Amino acid sequence: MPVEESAEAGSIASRLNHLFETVHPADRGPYTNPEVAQAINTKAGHQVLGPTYLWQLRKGKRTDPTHSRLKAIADFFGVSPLYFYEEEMAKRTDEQLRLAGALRNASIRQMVLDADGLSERSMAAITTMIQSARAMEGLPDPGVAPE
Amino acid sequence: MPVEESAEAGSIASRLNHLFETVHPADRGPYTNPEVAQAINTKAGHQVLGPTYLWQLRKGKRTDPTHSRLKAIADFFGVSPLYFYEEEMAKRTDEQLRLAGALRNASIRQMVLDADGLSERSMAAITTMIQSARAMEGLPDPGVAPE
DNA sequence: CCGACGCGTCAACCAAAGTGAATGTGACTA
DNA sequence: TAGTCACATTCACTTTGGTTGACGCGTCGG
Repeated sequence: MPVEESAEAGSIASRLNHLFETVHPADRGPYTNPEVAQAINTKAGHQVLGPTYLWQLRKGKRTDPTHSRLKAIADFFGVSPLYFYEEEMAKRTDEQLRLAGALRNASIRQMVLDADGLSERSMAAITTMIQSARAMEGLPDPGVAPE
Repeated sequence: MPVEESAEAGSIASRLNHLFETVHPADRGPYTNPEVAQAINTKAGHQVLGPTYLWQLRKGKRTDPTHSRLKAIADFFGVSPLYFYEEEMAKRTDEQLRLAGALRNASIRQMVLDADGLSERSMAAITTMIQSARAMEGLPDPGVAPE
C-alpha cells in the first residue's frame, strides 16, 4: 500500500501549519496560502514561490525546500529561520548545552584556543592537572550531567 | 564576455568557503570536499550529498541548497544553520569559528567540561601550563587568527 | 436561484538541484 | 623519469523541488 504522508512531528509541514494557525492579525482568521505567497513575492519584487507550493509544503507533499524560500517564509511570519531547525536545537545534547554554558567564560574560551593543536600527550597532561584542581577545589566529578 | 560567477559577499559560496578555511583541526590544513562529504554521509547513515556538489556550492555554480543539506553542512562544521542566513550571523566572529573547529576534538571538549567551574586562580595555572606545552611543541602564539 | 469569485486540491509539466563517471593536475615516491 | 594517488574540475544525466492551469466546492451578492 502507498505510504500515507502523515505530518511527522517536528517536520517542516507541522511547523509551517503551526505558523499559519498562530501568526495572523488578531481581528481576522489565519492567512490563506495565496495571501502569503502574494505578500512574499511582492516584498521580494519578483516571484519567489506560488500558492500551490505553500499548500504542498503544508500537506507534506513537498519536504525539504530550498534555502531562499524557507528564509522568505520565515521572514514573512516574522520568525527566525532557526524555527524550522528546532529539532536540531532539541537534539542538542546535554554535553553541548554544558559546553555552551562553559564557553561563556572568557578564560575557558581562551584556553580552548590555546589548547587547539596540542598533541594528545600534552592534552593528557593538562587533563590530569585539571582533575587535580577540581579535587582541590572540592568540585564533583564531571562527565555526567546532573539530572 | 561570459558572466563570471563571482562569490558575492554574504553568499552561500563565500560563507561556505570561509568555513572550510577557518574550521579545521589545527595540526592540518583545511578539510577537502571528499572528506566533508564522506563524513556527512557516514554520520547520516545514508547518502546526503556528493563531493562534486560541495565543490559546486563553493564555486557558486549552485546556489540555494536544500534545507536538509544545508543543515548537514552546518552541523558538520559545528555552526548553527543560522550561519548561512545573512545579517543575523554577521556577528559570528572568527574566534567563534576557531572555537568551533577546536571543539570538534573530543579531548578538548572534555577539557572544557572539566575546567568548568574552576576558580580563576586554577585557570591561570592551567593557562600557563598550556602555554608551556605550546612552546615545547613549537606552536605559534595564538590569539590572532592568521590572515 | 444562479453566476462570480476565491480558495483548496490535483496532476502534468518544467527548471533547477544534485549525481556519477571521466578527465586534468599537482605531490609524492620508487 | 615514470607511476600512482588523491583531489579539483567538468559535463551529461537523473531526481525532485517548484510551477502552471484546470477542476470542485463553499460563499456572497443580485
